Amino acid sequence: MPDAVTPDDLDHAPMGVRARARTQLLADVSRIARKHLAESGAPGLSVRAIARELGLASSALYRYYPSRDALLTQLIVESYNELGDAVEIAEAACERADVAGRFRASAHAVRNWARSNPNEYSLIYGSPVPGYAAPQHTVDPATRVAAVLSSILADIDLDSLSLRLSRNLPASLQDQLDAMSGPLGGRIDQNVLLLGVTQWAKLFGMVSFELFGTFNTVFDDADALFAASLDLDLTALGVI
Amino acid sequence: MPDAVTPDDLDHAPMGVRARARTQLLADVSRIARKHLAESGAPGLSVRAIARELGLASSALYRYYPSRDALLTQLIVESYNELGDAVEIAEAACERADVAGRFRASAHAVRNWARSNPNEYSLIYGSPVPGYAAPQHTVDPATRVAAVLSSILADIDLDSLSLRLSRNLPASLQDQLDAMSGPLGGRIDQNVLLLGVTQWAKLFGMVSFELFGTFNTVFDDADALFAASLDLDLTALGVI
DNA sequence: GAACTGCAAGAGCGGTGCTCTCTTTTGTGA
DNA sequence: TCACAAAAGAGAGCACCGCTCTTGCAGTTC
Repeated sequence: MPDAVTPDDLDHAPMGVRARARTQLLADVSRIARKHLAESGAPGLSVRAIARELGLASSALYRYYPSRDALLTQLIVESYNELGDAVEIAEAACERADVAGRFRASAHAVRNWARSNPNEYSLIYGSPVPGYAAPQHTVDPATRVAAVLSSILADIDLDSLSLRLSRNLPASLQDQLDAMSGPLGGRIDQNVLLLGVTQWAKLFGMVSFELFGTFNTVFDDADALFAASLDLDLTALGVI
Repeated sequence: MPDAVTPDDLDHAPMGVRARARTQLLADVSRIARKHLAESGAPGLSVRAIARELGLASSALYRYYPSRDALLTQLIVESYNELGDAVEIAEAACERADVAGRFRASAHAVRNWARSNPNEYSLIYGSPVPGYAAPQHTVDPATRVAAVLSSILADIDLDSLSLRLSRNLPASLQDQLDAMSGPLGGRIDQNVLLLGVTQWAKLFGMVSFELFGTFNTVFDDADALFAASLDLDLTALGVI
């Protein structure tokens, strides 16, 4: 069964037998690890089981990955990137002027990806593994969804908001919002960004409640609830 | 070191030596398990480690708990109940007429409990354990927070809402909302309940983002953000 | 061709959940 | 009072885990 690394990829670079074998094995490990993650979840991911499936001694895998955590890190990065891809593609398919459509498409992309990849979603948005500290290079992939949402918020005027705080924001919060808005595609009004951040948390709260079972027996089919939640968000933003 | 089960408790019932010892040991196991959970998280909870701390053979503990999962179940129930207690107490301390205050108190109780007991929070609101199915008797404790929030929503009039959907809700969603509203302290208007449910998910989304690290480096101090989020909720509900 | 490096295997360490058997302790009914 | 049953603890053992270390072989490079 062919997979991620095609013969084509392997032929291109002028690699020796050894380098080619290494590339192939890394790809195989990654593929099998993803399969196990999808089937058994992160706690069930076992270096020994992967080695077994590859017909290798478990110790051999430590030539490729320094630890199980390193394997987990790779899966985390891949998951963030898959979700990021899904959201970016869904949002990019919308008319630029259709702010509500872009928002809906992004949110549904998150939910759909999470429902299709529950264990991957759990890995990146569920309980943190107690001893595990996410390496620096997981940060960028992790921000992709927030970046898409921010780019949508950037197209919303303060005037359109139908939900806004009457009082001024505390200075500390203003600073945090400004620091956040800078890097993420241009300045965004603080009130818009505040509303957007809380809606961002709400989006993942809704998905987590649905996936982790909190909605069980109450909202067994969360489609309508999710859609209504988005409508509320868009109403608050004043774009529908 | 005395603990959960006091001598008083043990003296009351007319129990033989054996029954008293059993009660005491169950209490000890529970206490040590909670300690390990708080220190190492759910994945670090080990039957053998508990037995070691008690000076028992690990096999002996299986006279008291059929499996590690059963131990975990007890911790889950206790965690739900602790959180339920915290929220109920905080809410009960407010003036009945002060709907906004009751909402804020409940939400802050959730967040404060979660920050004080991150591993317990992760256990009940984080990734579900792949093979684990929550027994029936975990359901009631799990609904206590939602029950408190519902009791607050029940005191809010449809007229006061400043955020409402323009279109009618789909029939399927109306049915689900009605089914939910019935058992939870009296009928609640569907629009109020819908808004409340999404705010419920948002509350836990905010707390999870803060605790699980998604807000890291962006909102290192989430106090102001959380307060502002609640203000937005209360504004939408029209109670401030 | 020699030297060096990368790689695989196997044994082993300490840990896990859980089961089974054996022995001791305790409670109880005749 | 004493025998018997129930309960409890200990220990060995099974299959698994992450990870390390040593040994030997196979490519790579000079």
